[in-house]
Amino acid sequence: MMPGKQPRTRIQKKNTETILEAALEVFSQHGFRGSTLDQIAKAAGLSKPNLLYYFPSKVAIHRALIDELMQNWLDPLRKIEADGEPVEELLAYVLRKLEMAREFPRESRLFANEIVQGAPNIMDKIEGELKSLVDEKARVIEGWIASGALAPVNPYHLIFSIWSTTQHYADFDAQVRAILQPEGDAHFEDAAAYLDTLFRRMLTP
Amino acid sequence: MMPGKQPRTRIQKKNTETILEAALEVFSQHGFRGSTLDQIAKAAGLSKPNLLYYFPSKVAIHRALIDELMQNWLDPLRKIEADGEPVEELLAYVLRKLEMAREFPRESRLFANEIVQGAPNIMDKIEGELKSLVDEKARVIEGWIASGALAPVNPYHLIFSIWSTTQHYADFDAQVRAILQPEGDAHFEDAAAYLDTLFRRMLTP
DNA sequence: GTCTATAAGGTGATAGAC
DNA sequence: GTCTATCACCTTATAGAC
Repeated sequence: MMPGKQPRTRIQKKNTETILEAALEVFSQHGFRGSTLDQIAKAAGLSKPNLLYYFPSKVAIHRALIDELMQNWLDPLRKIEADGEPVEELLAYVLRKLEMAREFPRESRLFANEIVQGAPNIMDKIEGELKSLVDEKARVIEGWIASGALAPVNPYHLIFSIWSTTQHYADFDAQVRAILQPEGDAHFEDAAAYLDTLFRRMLTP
Repeated sequence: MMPGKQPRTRIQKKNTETILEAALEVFSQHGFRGSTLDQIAKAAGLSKPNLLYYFPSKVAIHRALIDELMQNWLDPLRKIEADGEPVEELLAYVLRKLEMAREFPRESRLFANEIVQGAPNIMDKIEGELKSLVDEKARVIEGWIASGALAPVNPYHLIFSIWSTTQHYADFDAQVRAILQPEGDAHFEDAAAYLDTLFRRMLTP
């Protein structure tokens, strides 16, 4: 009777997922304001009122998507282990982020759309969860530097540069492809090699 | 009688500029679809019909803004001199781009909004002007590498990484400030130092 | 659970007075 | 050149039949 929170039947679960998949496609391409329920309904193969049977409002669909995204978005950063080999831990993080940009470009653009516009819906999560995690990992990095296993570097700007260089291949995909012209996804291999070199030279003591 | 192309009087020129300034503020924050003429009119201190006296339509305002932006956007890249000292030329380019992110964050976000959404209005300029310029500078960089003055590096991905790391401080400003908390613009100094080190280590043979 | 019909409000653009 | 008034359309959301 009132789905949206916890779908009961198989059909409800399936439709909820179909809607979120369609909404991801639309929101990531046009932003929140630029997307309409008509577009999402059409992409989901449902009628507009039926859409609103599963979610109470447009903003509820967007919120569900953002919540789901924030769950997974920080995983690669969480995986950095304080007792690993510093340079390799960070290079593995770079590769994981690049892999996410290739596998989940729509999620990356959904996030980018949100931040570029001032993060109106996720500022609490950024100031809370995200900042805490970054602070924690920054201390790990500082520890590595103190031990001499890592070249001295501002940990926050290091993390920013890892985010920006990797997410660039998802968020600015249209520009990247226009400049590299014919190649399909082949440039991801080159990007991986380039970023490995870039950060290896930066981080090796 | 028909401004928008070439304003004749001083008042027309001033109003046109006021409108573009207001439109930059609004479009860069909300994207094209998310912005309304009401918002722009209010920000410009004009009535909506008066706005449409100076520009024939909403899209015309946006186009004027984008055209103006593309004029200046490529300047820092153009300034790279083939007969300069390679590493210093490129590091100066990094600094110029970072300076632009600090001075013109709204322009950067206007551009980012456009690209993230697939560059619907500027794909021709990206495939034309921008690509040509990047190809040209890529050849310059390859020449430097061949001469041994620069470490071997993929010139295209080098340029992408310079764009992404510098523009990040404008486009993802909300996130950067949330994570670095109290500091105002102070982090730009740290960013400049960090990026100088990052690219110096990458590029020095 | 899903549809048609429609309400209610916003939005781009125009007409016409001043 | 600038305003008030207004049109035509689009968009979110709801009501009610089936």
